[in-house]
Amino acid sequence: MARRAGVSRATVSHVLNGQVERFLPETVDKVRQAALDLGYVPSAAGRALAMGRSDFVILVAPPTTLTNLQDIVDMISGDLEDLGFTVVVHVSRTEGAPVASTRLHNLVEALRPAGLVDLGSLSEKELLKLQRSGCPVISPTIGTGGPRTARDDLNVAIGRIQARRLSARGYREIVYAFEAGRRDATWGRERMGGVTEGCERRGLAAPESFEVPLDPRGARSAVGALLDRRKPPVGIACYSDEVAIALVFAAASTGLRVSHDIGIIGVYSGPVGQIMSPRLTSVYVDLRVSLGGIRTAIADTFGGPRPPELPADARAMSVLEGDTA
Amino acid sequence: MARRAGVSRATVSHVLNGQVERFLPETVDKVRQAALDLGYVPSAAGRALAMGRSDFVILVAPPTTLTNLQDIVDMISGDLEDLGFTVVVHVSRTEGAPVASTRLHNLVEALRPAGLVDLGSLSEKELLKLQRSGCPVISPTIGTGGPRTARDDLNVAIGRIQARRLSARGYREIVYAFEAGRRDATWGRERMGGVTEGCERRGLAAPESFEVPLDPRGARSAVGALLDRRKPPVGIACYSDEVAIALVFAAASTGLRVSHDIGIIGVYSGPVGQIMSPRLTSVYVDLRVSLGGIRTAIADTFGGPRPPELPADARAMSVLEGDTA
DNA sequence: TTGTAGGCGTTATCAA
DNA sequence: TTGATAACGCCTACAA
Repeated sequence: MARRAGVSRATVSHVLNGQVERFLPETVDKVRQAALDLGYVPSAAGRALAMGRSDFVILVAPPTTLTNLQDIVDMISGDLEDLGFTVVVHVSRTEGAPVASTRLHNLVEALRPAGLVDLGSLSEKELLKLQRSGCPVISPTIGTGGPRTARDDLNVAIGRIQARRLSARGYREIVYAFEAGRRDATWGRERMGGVTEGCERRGLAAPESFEVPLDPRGARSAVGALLDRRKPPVGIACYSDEVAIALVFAAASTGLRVSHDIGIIGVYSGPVGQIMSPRLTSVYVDLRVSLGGIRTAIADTFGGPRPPELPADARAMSVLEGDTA
Repeated sequence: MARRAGVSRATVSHVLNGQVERFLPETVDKVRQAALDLGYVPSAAGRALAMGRSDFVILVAPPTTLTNLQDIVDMISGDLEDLGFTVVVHVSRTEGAPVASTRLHNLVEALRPAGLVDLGSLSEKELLKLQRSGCPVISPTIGTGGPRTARDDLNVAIGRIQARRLSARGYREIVYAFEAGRRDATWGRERMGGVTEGCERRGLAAPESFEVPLDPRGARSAVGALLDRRKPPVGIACYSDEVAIALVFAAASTGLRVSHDIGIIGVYSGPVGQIMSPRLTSVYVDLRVSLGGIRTAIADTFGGPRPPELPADARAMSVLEGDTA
């Protein structure tokens, strides 16, 4: 485009960027008309090149099954798009590997994004490295101003709540259940760490951990093996609702009385645990609240309006009181 | 970067773009080493500007709960990255809205991607519009060469299989269950269409449809309402495993004998249906097979190696034989 | 086998 | 109030 309007390229640039006041209305019209005629869309590439930075924001999705990735993306890209950014999602390939994801680094180098939003799956080291590439990084870790501590880590808190619930329901022996073969699953360590912390605080032994295959037979033998070493009642904090559900039915089919002999608590990951019978006891994480920090950080970083205040009593997470613990 | 290797920028460009043969191995090494040292990644902006097209490929994720989005992205971006492309994911915001997503169009305009891979959530009209933006579009619809027909639509096939199974198990009355409030959920119409087709083929009445809330009370009253109009046995094809599970427990708690009075079949969306008791009957979709078409299309479009041949007997989908239908 | 030069669309700077 | 002009980083003829 450009000289089609009979003006210089610079003028076009100015007009299209809202510097409308400083020009003759006539000129402005000419430019706008020409742009319309030509179906002209400013090139992101050109802009990025000139500015050294693009209008893209990378949203890094954790390599774990996030049933509500949709909602998360919606919420965040809503905020960001209002500010004129375009959100692209990067889903990490490697799970649990502490090693840096080359893919992500390439993406950052290539795209020179205006920013990067991490949902919590990146290590501090990674984040720093990314930051050194020159793009603002927003993450639960950094958003709170300091290094991640047990206090503000959502996943540690999940574990703590599990421990608290189990203990409150009278289980003195607490163990932790991973999904089979995925001890290194995203946030697994943190969650179990939270359980350990919760146990210590109450003078209980640190939880032993074991693995639960997501099939009936495997789950049954996991339960069997567990009860060879422990005797009921025992409380099980689970990595996920899936693991918890596997245990519930495995225990029942073994003749154990769920909630009496064995207490089971999951981490909410969809409605299934709440519609089955027995209803699963689980930890529910409220998206709006738990994403609040990130949204605020976005506002702080990019200068948009702050997200709506949450009611003071809004808790990031709560226990869904079911029949299993 | 550039002269760090003691060569000119052009040389760098050439080497990094694979024009390896024309240079001294020594030079090539020098360049590569320097690139590695510097952690140099060519700027997408510069490249896009010069070429008029970037190296990004947009993967459009459907606005539906895809538990295995990870795996899908892995598989596809694996193919694509081997060819030197970078995959970014776009998750659609609007569900069921036939209206074009302006977000996606912006993204395409801004990124000028090398291509766009649709997983099946875009309408033909959309796809054409996108194509007109000048970027190759790969989608189940287009990949097969023609407009989408009942024959090759995965979701219609899912419905057909549900109908077949229910009919084979002796249910003469078949109904379709949507998730409450989400009749327009992605692929809902197609799946129910498949059921309808399957019914017609067998001389059964077209399925009535109803909605099932994903909570125990709501599901119970949905079942109640259904049985006010129909009398057992009735077979229910469900939009998802979640819906199916809600129905299973609702029916059981109403005193109905699942599989005897009421047959229920879902669509696999995670292991939960298979670890609970009763084990859910469901339609399993094999990622490798069902993504085969797209991967082949990718190879055709971008010239990479074709994906590994699948065993001849590989079926895109199969019935997981559970206890509920 | 290598380097030079021009251009891609935008923005910033500075001159008219 | 406007309009040249020079980057930005990369690619591709073409020249050396």
